[in-house]
Amino acid sequence: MPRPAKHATIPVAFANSTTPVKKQERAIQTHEHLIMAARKVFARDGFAQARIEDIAALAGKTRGAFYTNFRDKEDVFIAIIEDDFNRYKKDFLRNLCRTTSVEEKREALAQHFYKVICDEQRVLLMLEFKMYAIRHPQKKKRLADLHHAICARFSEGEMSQYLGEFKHKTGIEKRRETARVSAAIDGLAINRLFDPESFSEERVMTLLRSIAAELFDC
Amino acid sequence: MPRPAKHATIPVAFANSTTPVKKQERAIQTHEHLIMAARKVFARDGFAQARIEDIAALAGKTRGAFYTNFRDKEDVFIAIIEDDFNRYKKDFLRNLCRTTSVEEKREALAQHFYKVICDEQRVLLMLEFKMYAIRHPQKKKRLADLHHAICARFSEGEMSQYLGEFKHKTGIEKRRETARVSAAIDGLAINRLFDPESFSEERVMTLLRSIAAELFDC
Amino acid sequence: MPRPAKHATIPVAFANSTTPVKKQERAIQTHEHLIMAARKVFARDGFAQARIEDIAALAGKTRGAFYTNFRDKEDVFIAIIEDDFNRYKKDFLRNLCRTTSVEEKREALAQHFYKVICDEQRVLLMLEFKMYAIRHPQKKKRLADLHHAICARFSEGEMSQYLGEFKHKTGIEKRRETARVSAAIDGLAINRLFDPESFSEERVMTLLRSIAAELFDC
Amino acid sequence: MPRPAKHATIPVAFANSTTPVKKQERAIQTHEHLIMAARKVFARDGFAQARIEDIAALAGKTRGAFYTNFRDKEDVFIAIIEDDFNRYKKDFLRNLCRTTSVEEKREALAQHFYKVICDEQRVLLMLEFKMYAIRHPQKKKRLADLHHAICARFSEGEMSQYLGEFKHKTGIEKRRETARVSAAIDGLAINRLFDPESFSEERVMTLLRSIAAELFDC
DNA sequence: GATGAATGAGTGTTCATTCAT
DNA sequence: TATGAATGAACACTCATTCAT
Repeated sequence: MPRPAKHATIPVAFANSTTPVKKQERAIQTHEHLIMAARKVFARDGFAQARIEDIAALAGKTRGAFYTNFRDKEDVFIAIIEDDFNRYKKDFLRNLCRTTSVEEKREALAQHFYKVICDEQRVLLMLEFKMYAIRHPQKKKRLADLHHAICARFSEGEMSQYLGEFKHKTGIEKRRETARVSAAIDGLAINRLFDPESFSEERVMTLLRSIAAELFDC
Repeated sequence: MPRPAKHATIPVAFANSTTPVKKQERAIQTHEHLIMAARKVFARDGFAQARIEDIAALAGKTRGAFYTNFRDKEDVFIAIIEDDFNRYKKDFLRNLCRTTSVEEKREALAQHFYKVICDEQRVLLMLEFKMYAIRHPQKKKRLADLHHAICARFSEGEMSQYLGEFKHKTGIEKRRETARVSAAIDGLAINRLFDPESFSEERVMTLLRSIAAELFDC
Repeated sequence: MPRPAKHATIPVAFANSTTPVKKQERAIQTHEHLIMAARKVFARDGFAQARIEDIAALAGKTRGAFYTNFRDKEDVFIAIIEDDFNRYKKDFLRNLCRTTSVEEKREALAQHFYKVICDEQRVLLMLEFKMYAIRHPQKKKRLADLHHAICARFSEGEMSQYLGEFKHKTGIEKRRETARVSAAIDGLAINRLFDPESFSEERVMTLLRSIAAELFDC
Repeated sequence: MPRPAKHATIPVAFANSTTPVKKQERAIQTHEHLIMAARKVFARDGFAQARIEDIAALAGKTRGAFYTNFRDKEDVFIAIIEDDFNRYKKDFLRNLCRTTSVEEKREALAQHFYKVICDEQRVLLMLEFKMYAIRHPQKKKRLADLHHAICARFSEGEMSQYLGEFKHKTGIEKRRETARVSAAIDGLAINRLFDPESFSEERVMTLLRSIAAELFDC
């Protein structure tokens, strides 16, 4: 016995809103706290094992607050990945925008990758997301869009601008390289968690530099 | 997955059995069918989402048969990964044992990796396992042992024998290289499923050859 | 995150069944107890307010037993109405089959209706069902079939045989009369519960006799 | 429906109101819109399934407005039935007050009943109410009063005045006849919704005329 | 008076696991 | 060894109701 369905909405202040600001602010905070809590819980337990109650409790709220902010479990999950991806883009741009020479860019990129790899939550969430996407093909437009955005991040959009000679490649080449980098990063990230002893910081940086290098060379 | 627990047993024929051979055979078959079914279901749904009933049904049995053969969900899961790892070793040895030159070895290794990457079930199961191991550190000896065996597969044991010059490296170097190869393979495998268009057979083989090459060069 | 769906099955003994009889018997008993409990609870609380837990508890079982026997709440509900309708038919046939004269038939019919009206559970369940059917048009074949069977009970099927001169009417006339009788019975039944003081046994019987009479006169 | 509880209040203008008339008007409008919406939703979904949110939304308001106007779900529900009953009385009086002969009265009454039966919302609400009253005996004075008023509508109060010879009957006879008419009307109303094909306008009018006739004959 | 974020109890349903047969 | 009825804990999600603004 189901029911229609509302849409999860991020509370936004409107100029002509009759509701005072205080309330809005608290609502936004709640939303953020829930997202943060969800990140932690999803990373820790995996999507399927994560409990809404744990998420709510970690945010200092009740289950009801969760459902005021999100349609369902999948809704937050995707919201988190979208969030992460946006953060990824910002980080990337911040790290790369001031570089000029190829050497600088390569080093900045390697550093960027290193930070990505060392963010255990981000790593686990991204893998969880990829497994999820693989197992739920074209489930929904939102999922598909995010899927595409991740695959195309270096071929389309702003990030491409900062990759130096890379930008002269054809679209198909860029996408291929993006995928290769993804593969290298994901593999490193998960195996570093699986077998930490085999991945010293130095070794990881070496590998990342060579991965970054290939983005400019060919 | 709480509750006391018996021990998972592989059906064995008893002397006083009325129809010894038949019974044993059927029991072994049931066991195998269940393992095969479990592989499929775990790969398809993930560990947490997999239902015992689906596994049993896919094997043409009922839940009861499952619990006759395995202690619990985790038990089959690890059994499957152990199985897969054994199969991996066999495949590896079969593929490498007849090679002599470094070139041959490199090519054989690349081919071996290619087969590994293309076995979608194996890929998903191995990732599932690594995520599981990361999330359940030292949960049990059996898990830890398997964890170690996988990390050390090229440094200890038979496989090391067939890797040519690689075998002259120090233990720590071998383990590092093993981890690097794992990372490369895992990353390729999952991203190939996530974004198939970006990984043509040719491209994957190229990448695998260079991965294999590094095992011998340095 | 839903799931396929099993079908509620009434346990049936098969000749070649390997399962001993004892178990089957208990299963059938459980099923019956659940149905009986569900009747009581649905009649008492209404479909929407009825709790699966109450039904299970009243049958001396747990919720799990309920879901072993029925797909969901609606499943039992319809099963009960089907049951009731079958019982109605049996009662009707038992009450009418030995009558010969029109007077006998009329009296037997009035007595039959009286019993129907006085079965408070049956009354509340039938009203609940009609409201449900009205609110969920063509929801499912099973519901529609039952709906039709109830509307056509005197026009098609065995019952028509025992209604004397009534059987010479055209199909459309029979259906109309069936509907008129339903209306009279339902109205009497619910208002007798709503305002018991206004419906003495005598008065109800008088009304029922005149309702029954009209089935033969025109 | 637990919790302490305030009293449902019909919005009234206060002397010190800044924009007295407007505010009062809007408040009254809101109240009416909510009642109308509630009628629709209760009729559509039934009392138990009706959602406050749906009611509020249908009235173009939010849940808060609902609770400003009504104590709880049951409060609106009874308010609606009271409303309906008052409307019923008005309709009845309007339809009957100008009649003089018994024939006129009979025809007017049949017409009145016909309108009642054809108001699907009214029909479903009244049945819902009767089921509710049956299931919650003496729950509260308000419910009991309404219950009684409905049962006694032709025996006590204004309506009795217009029923010609009927008014000479004893109180107990009047109440009995009222109940009989209720039964006939309710039964017709619900079964017409359940099996519309069997109740043409003509047929329904014929039945209603004979029901009305009996109110005067005996 | 109205908003809507938040509460928290409630409940349908699922599913790993047990156990009598 | 295998069955499948039954258990019972777990959980996602709903919704009446409250309350600060």
